Amino acid sequence: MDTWWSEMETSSMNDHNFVNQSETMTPFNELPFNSKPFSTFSPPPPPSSVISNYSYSNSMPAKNQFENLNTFKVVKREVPSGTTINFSSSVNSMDDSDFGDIEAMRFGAAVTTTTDQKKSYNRTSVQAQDHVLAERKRRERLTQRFIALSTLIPNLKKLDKATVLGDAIQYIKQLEEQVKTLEEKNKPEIPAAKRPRLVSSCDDSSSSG
Amino acid sequence: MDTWWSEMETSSMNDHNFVNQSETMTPFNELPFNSKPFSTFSPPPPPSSVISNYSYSNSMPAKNQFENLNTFKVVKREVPSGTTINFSSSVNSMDDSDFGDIEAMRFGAAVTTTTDQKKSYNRTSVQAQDHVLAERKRRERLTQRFIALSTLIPNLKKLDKATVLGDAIQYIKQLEEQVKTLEEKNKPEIPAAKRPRLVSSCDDSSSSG
DNA sequence: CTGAACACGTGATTC
DNA sequence: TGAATCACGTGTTCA
Repeated sequence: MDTWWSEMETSSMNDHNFVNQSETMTPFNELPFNSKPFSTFSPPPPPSSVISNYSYSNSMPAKNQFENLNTFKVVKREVPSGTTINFSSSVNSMDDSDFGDIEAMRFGAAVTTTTDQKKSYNRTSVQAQDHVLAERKRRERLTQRFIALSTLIPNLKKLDKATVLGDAIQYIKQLEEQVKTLEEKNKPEIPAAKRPRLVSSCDDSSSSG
Repeated sequence: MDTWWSEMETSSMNDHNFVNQSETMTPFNELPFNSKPFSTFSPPPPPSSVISNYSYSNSMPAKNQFENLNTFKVVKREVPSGTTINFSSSVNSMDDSDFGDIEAMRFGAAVTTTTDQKKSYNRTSVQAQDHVLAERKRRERLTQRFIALSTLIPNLKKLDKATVLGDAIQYIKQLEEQVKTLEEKNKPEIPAAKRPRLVSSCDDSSSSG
């Protein structure tokens, strides 16, 4: 039982089959995720049927608590009814004129933020959408690791990412010290010159009176 | 020597004094951060002297490797020479008309993304800037924790955040197993219910020998 | 209302 | 080249 996410790693971006890999993890019901932030556990977000072809498995049953704290923001404005914009975007940075850009992008046009001379690279529609998708997947993987890490830490108070990280650091240090102490206690026969030296908390001070 | 970031935690958002707290950490020269991503270590970014009053300690000496992989993006377009916009923004979502909004925001006006009916809350300039600042600080704290965590993990190959997280998980599991094995080997007589709990550093176990 | 935290889309960079 | 990663600013929610 090692690297529980290996199956996710091995399966590349074929499908969204990484959704049901949470079975190998500890059930989230026993997670201590109910204190502060990312624990909202709102019902699966109806992704705004206006556009909503998010390429995101439309019936995703809220994989974990992290999933929808701030559910993904789909453009909610009045599209010309049949536009079927295949492109997600944040609510801002979208003007009515931008839709022209996006529609142009869908045909392979390059996007240059409506102007020129400020950027030195272009990106087509498919590339942009793939970029969004890849980034979303990366974000998700990261969040998953955060959850898995938080399950290992005892006495976890807050569920911040920073706290999870910090407590993991402390826990690792504590475990290392514990291992060191136990190993020293386990082998008292080695004459302290072969010892790998590290910390000398309580190993000697009782030799040869 | 515990929780090396405590001094950062205690010092609230008074100043940007959290910059020079990296002394308490292990020197980054010995960090294994030189393989893939966030290790660029580009020279301290000249933040585009056009605007550049980023409220960010203008002479920041590149605190760590994470700091400037993608150095913060300041608006680089031709401002009307004397605008001194006190507001950072991503390169996109900024049109020439948006500058009017920002200038209005500096006087306490509300920003509604140039239009209406799509957002239900407003935000003044100070609030927006404070939001940006707070988020940046949070991001920085998180990155710092990532660095600190990565220093604890042995044989760390990639320096991804996901890899750091995943290897931390594996390492914690390994350490826990190690502790368990050592404890069993050490004292097979105590039925594991008398064990006090976590670390039992070295207080006794040598008396009446 | 304010501060803290999260997810999101996006530009940039690296290999 | 294309895929992966990162930091950034932003919208949003909650205590």
